[in-house]
Amino acid sequence: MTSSLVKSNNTTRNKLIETTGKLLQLHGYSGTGLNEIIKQSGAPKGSLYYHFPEGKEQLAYEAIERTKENVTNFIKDSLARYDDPIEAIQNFIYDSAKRFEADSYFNGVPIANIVLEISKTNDRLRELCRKVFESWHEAFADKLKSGGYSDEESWDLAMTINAMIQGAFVICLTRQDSKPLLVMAEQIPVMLIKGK
Amino acid sequence: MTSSLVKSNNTTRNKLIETTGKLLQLHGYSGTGLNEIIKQSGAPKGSLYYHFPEGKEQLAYEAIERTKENVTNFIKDSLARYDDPIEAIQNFIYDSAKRFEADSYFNGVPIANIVLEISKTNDRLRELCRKVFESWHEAFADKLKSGGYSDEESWDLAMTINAMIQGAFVICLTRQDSKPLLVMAEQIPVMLIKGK
DNA sequence: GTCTATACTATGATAGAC
DNA sequence: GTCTATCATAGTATAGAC
Repeated sequence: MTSSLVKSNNTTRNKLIETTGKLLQLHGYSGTGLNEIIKQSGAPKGSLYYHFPEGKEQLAYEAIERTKENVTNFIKDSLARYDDPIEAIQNFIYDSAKRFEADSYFNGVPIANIVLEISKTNDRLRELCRKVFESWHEAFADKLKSGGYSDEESWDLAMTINAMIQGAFVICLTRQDSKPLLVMAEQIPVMLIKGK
Repeated sequence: MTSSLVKSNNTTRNKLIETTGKLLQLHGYSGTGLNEIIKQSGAPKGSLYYHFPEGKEQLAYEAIERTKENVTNFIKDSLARYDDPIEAIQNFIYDSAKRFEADSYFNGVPIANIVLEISKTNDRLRELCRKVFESWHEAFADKLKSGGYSDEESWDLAMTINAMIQGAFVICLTRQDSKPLLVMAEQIPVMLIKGK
């Protein structure tokens, strides 16, 4: 819908979207105030409703779209580093664990934190979050297919992996360590062995 | 800390805790207002700060404690219905999927919705949520141990199952169907086969 | 594109009567 | 134990000047 990839880098609009994404990930939808977005983005105070006439919901919508692109690309790039799906996915989880420990960007779970809160009250955002999960799911499924798994196997296994990782992130955040992700990584070979 | 099991059934205090638990599950911490809690609980308007002098945080704290008891008991009861851990856990997930489809009580993911939002801003509540996950984890681990899995295997597998189920719930809520849980259930035997 | 000022509503919380 | 009235603050959103 928006041409965010064309020419909007480093603009006020762009900073607002990025800041909103980070704050949503940290504090959820209700917990993220427009005042705080303006403060932390350093954006001019008067420009928010100029760039986002529909207000908070539009801002959140575009922030979620941005997160979708970023995370999907991160997954695809990481998976591309190994031919074997088992190695690739295992390595992706180790990468994620490393990021969780080191990078404050990964403090907070991206989409889950939003969708859990708004799933019953905002269908437009919920539907967008559904597409985000679908996009991640597809990235895992494609990798599995390329490794020789059938379409159906790939769909089921990718769904499982997606759920495992997200659940692990929730528990990591709660415990404040990356152990759950490391445990998941070790389960991957058990799950992905062919010819049960 | 509180003697909620002794004599507080059907009192105003009790209704406030129950309503708060449901609303937290639906709308998160920031999204749940004290006014709405009072309205939906039908509790007398003036009694909130009498029963909960520390306000919203205390109310949330006790609601989380209540959820911990309820869900842990639900898990244990369900797992007790089959001797074999594989059957028991698989059946538990099918039960959860059925509840998800039918019972509005399971609309919303209990603890995850809170902890994702407050993990960086409220250590007291975060720590309590950690104990809740630990309690669920323990229920699964005990079942696995009773089926002959080693302590270490049981710990890892229970962690994985706990994460899978929670991730699946997040995706179920987003998609508004129980398919992800059904997929998880079918993965359980693959994961739990001994002698990899 | 950005500014200030402001409207309106909701929030969590407290005080004092009953 | 519960009531009403009220507080200060923060929330989203709008209008009009520049």
